[in-house]
Amino acid sequence: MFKPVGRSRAFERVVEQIEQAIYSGELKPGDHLPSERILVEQFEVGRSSVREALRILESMGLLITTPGSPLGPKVSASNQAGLLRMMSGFVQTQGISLGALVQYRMIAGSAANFLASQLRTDEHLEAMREANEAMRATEPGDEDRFARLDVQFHQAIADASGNPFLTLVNTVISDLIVDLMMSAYHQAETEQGLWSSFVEHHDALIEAIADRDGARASAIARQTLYDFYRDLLDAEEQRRLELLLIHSTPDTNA
Amino acid sequence: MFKPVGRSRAFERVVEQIEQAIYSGELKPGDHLPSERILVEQFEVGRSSVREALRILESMGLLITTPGSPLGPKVSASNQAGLLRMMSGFVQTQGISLGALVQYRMIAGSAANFLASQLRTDEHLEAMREANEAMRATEPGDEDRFARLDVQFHQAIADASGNPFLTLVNTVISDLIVDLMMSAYHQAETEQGLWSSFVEHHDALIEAIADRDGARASAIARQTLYDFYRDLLDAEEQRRLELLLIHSTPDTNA
DNA sequence: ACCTAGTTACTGGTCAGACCAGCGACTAGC
DNA sequence: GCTAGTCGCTGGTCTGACCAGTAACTAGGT
Repeated sequence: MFKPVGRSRAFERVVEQIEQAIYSGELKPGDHLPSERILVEQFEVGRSSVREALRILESMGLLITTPGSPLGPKVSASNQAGLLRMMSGFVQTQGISLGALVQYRMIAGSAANFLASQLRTDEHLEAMREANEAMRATEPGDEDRFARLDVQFHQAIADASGNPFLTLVNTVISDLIVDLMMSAYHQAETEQGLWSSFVEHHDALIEAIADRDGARASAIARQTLYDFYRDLLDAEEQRRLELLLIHSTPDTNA
Repeated sequence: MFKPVGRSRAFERVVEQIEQAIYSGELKPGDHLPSERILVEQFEVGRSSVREALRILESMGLLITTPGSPLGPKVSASNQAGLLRMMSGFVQTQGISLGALVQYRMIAGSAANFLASQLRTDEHLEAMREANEAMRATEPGDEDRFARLDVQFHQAIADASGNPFLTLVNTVISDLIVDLMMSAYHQAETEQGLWSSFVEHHDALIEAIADRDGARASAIARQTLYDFYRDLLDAEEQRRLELLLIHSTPDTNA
């Protein structure tokens, strides 16, 4: 009949109000909150409560605090970093394997490619081509630039897919994978042959998307990921990825 | 050459150490941290720093603090709640639509069903049947029980899929969707006809999984979700979902 | 008039100390 | 042996203080 009312702590009520102000759009990214001491007056709580609230919001990626600045805490544009951090924690505590993550990325990536192939405009296509050409022209050794352009390329596809949530998850997952195998990835990245293979895969993908060939576009995502990671996985995990290679490619079944 | 060293704050170093202890398994779920005052001595920082650190870890779902208890903060078993909260924030700030979420769920759900159909054991199958039969036997009005069993059913499928990450994301997404349309969902849940339609869909799904018919299992997920949500979406969003209905169902193409 | 250098009033980060309410174990009284 | 009160802890909160920065303002020199 009655629900338990559960003691609420002062800082929780502060978090709630600020959170609400951000989610409702009352506070937009780039805006600044008043300084801690002023918030103390407005909320009528002690400074420690305000600070604990700000720490929580900061750890969620909603705020950025810069010591010394007279502007106060800034509302962040994106809380992706916080999300990544929590996901990363989850992956570690739950002992989620690289294989599971790669498998997941095959699923989400192929869906993104499929949707992109169906919903793309010429502008999207142009953005993909542009990023890929820039990658091709990147001089050896400039890993930073290459990686940045790669992100840009995948961002273009994500945009074309029309599903921002898919974009988000794909970004987070690929970061997670990098986290999980930092060293191996770094070694690979410096290899020259890999760069051109990246660019070539992108070429094929762009072509499939240009042709609005959804089956081919999604198959490329799965196959590329499989080829790239298979050597890092044991036989059982490989088998699980292979299940997805056959799956959902109508025309290869013909 | 040199990387910027970036000022670190006391509470951040505290968070880092405790986080590490948890991720490394040194602290297992259910364990208790020393009390705040003792942590103050061990870390050699002020109590506010320790408290801010604990607040962050708590908001990440890694700790649970219970006032008054002489045991100290408890290490939590699962931080799913924190994850859900952050995702929920993301969905709201980015203005992600219901259509995008449903589309995503169609993707992830169909993949889960497909994998489950390929990797299931008889035990998995039995767990699904058991949950579904219990749902069928639930007396009208007991929404709580029905909802709980539904979760259990989907959990069984998730287990069979063999991908814990897929499980996690599916859970979070379905919670997100519920969040986003609390009222509409609640109305629907009370309707009697819907209950039996749930059970029937599950019947069909179990059958497909039992037959190891991946295409049918994944198609059921997409079709069910589409049927359930289509009326809540506008024409453009519906069209985007329909793209997925055709996609990746080899045998319906025959 | 302009530019530079120092001052100043803020910011967040940290600490110490105090008080409260609540939980749990121990203890004195029935 | 059981109950009821006490006591020592817990986390939650507030206050007041100090520090190291930042940035704007101001006084000096040109």
